[in-house]
Amino acid sequence: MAGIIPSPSNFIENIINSDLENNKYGGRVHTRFPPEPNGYLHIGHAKSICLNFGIARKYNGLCNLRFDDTNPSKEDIEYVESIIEDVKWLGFDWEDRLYFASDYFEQLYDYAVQLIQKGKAFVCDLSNEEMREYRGTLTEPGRESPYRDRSVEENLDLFARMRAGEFPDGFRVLRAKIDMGSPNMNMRDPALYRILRATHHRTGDAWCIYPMYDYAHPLSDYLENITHSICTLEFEDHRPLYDWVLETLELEERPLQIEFARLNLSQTLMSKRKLRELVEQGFVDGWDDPRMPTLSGLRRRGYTPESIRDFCDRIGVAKSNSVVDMAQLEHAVREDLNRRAQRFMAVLRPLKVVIESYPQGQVEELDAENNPENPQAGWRKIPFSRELYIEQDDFMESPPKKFFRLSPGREVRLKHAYIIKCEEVIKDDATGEVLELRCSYDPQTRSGADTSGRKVKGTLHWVSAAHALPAEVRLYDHLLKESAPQEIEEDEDLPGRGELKQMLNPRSLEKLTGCQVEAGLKEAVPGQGYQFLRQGYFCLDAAAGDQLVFNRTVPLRDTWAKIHKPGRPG
RNA sequence: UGGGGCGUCGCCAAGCGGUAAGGCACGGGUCUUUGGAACCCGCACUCGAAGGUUCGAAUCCUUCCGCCCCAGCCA
Repeated sequence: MAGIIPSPSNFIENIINSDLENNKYGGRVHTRFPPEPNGYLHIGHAKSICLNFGIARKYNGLCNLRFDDTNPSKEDIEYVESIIEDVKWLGFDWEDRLYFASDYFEQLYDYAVQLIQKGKAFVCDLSNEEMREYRGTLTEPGRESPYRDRSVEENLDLFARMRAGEFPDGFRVLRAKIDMGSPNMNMRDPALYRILRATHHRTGDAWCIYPMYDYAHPLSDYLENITHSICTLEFEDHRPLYDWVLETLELEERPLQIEFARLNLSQTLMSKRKLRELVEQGFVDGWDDPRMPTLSGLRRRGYTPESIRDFCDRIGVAKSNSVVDMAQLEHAVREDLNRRAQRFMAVLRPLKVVIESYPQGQVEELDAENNPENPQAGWRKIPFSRELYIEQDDFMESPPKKFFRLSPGREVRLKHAYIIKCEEVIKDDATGEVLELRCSYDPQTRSGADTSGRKVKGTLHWVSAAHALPAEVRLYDHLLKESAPQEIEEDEDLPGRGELKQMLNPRSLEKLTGCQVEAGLKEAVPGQGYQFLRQGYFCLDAAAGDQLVFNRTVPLRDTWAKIHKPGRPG
């Protein structure tokens, strides 16, 4: 038996450990991630990807990427491509094991013939509606199809003619012969093959009959020598059928299906259907809108693969339905980006500051640390001059208690620069709006060369007016309002247009256009995370072309905002 | 009211008969030229409820309660 048995950390690994101890698969561990190419991958899929590939890695096994492409009417090559890109981006490698269920159509057909020969499958002429009636209900058993006792020869002939295209779509199906009285609806002679004329993205028009998931999946797993076939909870009822297919065909070393609870995240949606609705109704810009929980959306938002993997590790794997707090995901990116993101200064809502005691026309190059968490990141030069911009929020004319920032007569440190004092406030006479601040600076207080020994409570970020670059910054917030009932997530009943709309957070996107950012950001590249000092992590929007547009990945934790909640006095 | 699952801190989640891990969130503190980060402290006498078995139960048994899934020729 190969390898060490790692300490168990979830019920799936417990099962694998026990299989390993019993030498059940000769010490092999082989999993697969089996997406249907009918939509874009989201963070919920990431949980499954990390689980399957993670187990393979941990146990020195293998994990395949297999497309479950048995329904050509819903699937498309576009999705295949995006899924491949996303799994790669997440950091996983299936080597040469990229498979498609459609690769097995011929073998699947042969197995179906065997089932018929064993008297375990039959061609049924019941219509869709009739089949539903015959199926019975949750509390009443079903009735056997009048076609159930056709001879093997007749079934063989009919099935061959189904394949040959002799019958119209939906005219007949191949059914398993199991038990119409089973309390498990899935065992009431389920359909194995249906007639469907749709051009398949891989097999074209070679087939007009397509296998059902319940039939194709166990056999695909078997053909790939999968040992542990991990899927979500709703398939628990299907396991007896999964086993029936393999047992009835007398296949040995059968894979074991294990079910876990899919991921739900607070303040967002996870169903492909609802996400599609958001895209199609124009509530978001597309599948990769940075507010979407899709992997492409998270990528554009600035989430790193490392942070998503870490998140998936932290949330664990179990069988109880649960809703993970979005704060958990946000924590994971912050932790990753804090270590790696280069710091820059960027003023989102500029307020002009003139340092009156600073010489006209003088420009000083100051030293700024690129990342205090990583000395290797080095230092850079930033220009300081007489006219600067600071954040509007960093000045208050009548400050509340514990406001450590600038206000008339008060002093603050400008990060990497000097301590300044607010001498005068220039306002618009008509509106009272603060237009500009007149300040003085203390030359003795230059960062790294402070001989004044003075201490101030606040440190502000700033940017030199003449040197800064204009930019657009997009601030994102949760897709759904705090109050949104996440529970109705998977409800198949289409909520009225208004209902979905009501759940949306109207402030999920705020575009700031007059921002002034540090000149070094001109070199920003897509896919790289940056910290804008005191504000959060941002990344260049790759879709914005030549414009300098930054997406906020996640804000920094903000204790001031917490104690100064709106609606609370000072 | 048939079948299959699940119920451990506000949110995740370990625990597998020997006396409740960890993370997030939250609260307090230290430090700080990011109100960031880091660090320290606090945060379930109790495991859906009630009985029972046992020297001993979140873990075993019984009953009850709550929630999720299943009646596609979707996956």
